[in-house]
Amino acid sequence: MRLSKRGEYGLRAMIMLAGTPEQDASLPVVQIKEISQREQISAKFLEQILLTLKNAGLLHSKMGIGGGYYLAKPPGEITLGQIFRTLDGPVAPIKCVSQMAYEPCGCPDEQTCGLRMVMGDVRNAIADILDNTSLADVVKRQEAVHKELGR
Amino acid sequence: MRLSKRGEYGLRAMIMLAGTPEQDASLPVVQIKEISQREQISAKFLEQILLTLKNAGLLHSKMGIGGGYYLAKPPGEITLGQIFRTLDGPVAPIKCVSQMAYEPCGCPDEQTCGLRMVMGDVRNAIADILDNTSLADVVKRQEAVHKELGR
DNA sequence: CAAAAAGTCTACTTTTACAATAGACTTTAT
DNA sequence: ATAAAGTCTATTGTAAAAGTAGACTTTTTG
Repeated sequence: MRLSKRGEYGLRAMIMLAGTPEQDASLPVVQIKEISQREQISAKFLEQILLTLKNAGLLHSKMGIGGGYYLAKPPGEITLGQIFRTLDGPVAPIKCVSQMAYEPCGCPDEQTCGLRMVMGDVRNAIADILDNTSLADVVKRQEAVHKELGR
Repeated sequence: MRLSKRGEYGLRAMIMLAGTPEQDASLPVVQIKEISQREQISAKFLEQILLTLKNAGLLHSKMGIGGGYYLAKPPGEITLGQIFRTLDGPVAPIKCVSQMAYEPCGCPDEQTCGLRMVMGDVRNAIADILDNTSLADVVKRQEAVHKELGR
């Protein structure tokens, strides 16, 4: 039940972008290199990840000098579920309960398969969290902890 | 976020054992071969899985003619969480929120890491389901569906 | 006691998915 | 024109998962 490194790095990068304040009233454009340094991620690997996210429409980018990445939408409109699915695929622990990519698993009778019922619950519980948490929610929560710690 | 085949097969086998009625007032001892046929699982692979479950104290076995496997405890006292962890390891999607096998992940500051907070929630949601669902619960639910379908 | 029917144990092989690296290419600002 | 950024695709390395093999032990029963 593991989040892949791609997923981990991508989510961290997106959260970082969401938490980066706008510079002098313009978009907060951040370079791969900076993200990779701040988050301790191989720049080359991160490159791929951000590209995937861009092609999925979650990031925009600007080429050339002064370029970099920025969120395609306000942080409140990007959910962790979107990011996760883009990088790691379906949330479901087993294909036969996947909304995105259903496939029968090998059980004798799907309709009465107890494992399937439970894994359906698990899928829903995970999707509930991921699809109802936006980048803005995450940043808010981080800021709350910062305040609590008096920083 | 995938359940492995080991996990899937092991859980299915345990559910099957829990749902097998006792024969003439004695324990329902079932052979590997029968489980593998009923559940469509390679007998050799299943062998390993059941052995692991046995060594974890969740199954007992009887060697020789008329032998086989049976649950080490009543179905109400075995949770899916125990089975899952035995076969697939920690429930947590990321090591830094694991109760079983904590390890720092690479984020700059764990205490204020937004991803960690959310993944902690995910871990808890999954563990909540798996640790509070016993084999007896699963069997009950299967029977309810059977009744619903009029079989 | 011998043979057959079960589980036990460990090692090996194959396959697949993940993680990471490399390098040539495109776009944009100055 | 050049340098600084992102783009794209191919390749490699590695580890975990899935599956296979085979020799061994225990138990029953004829």
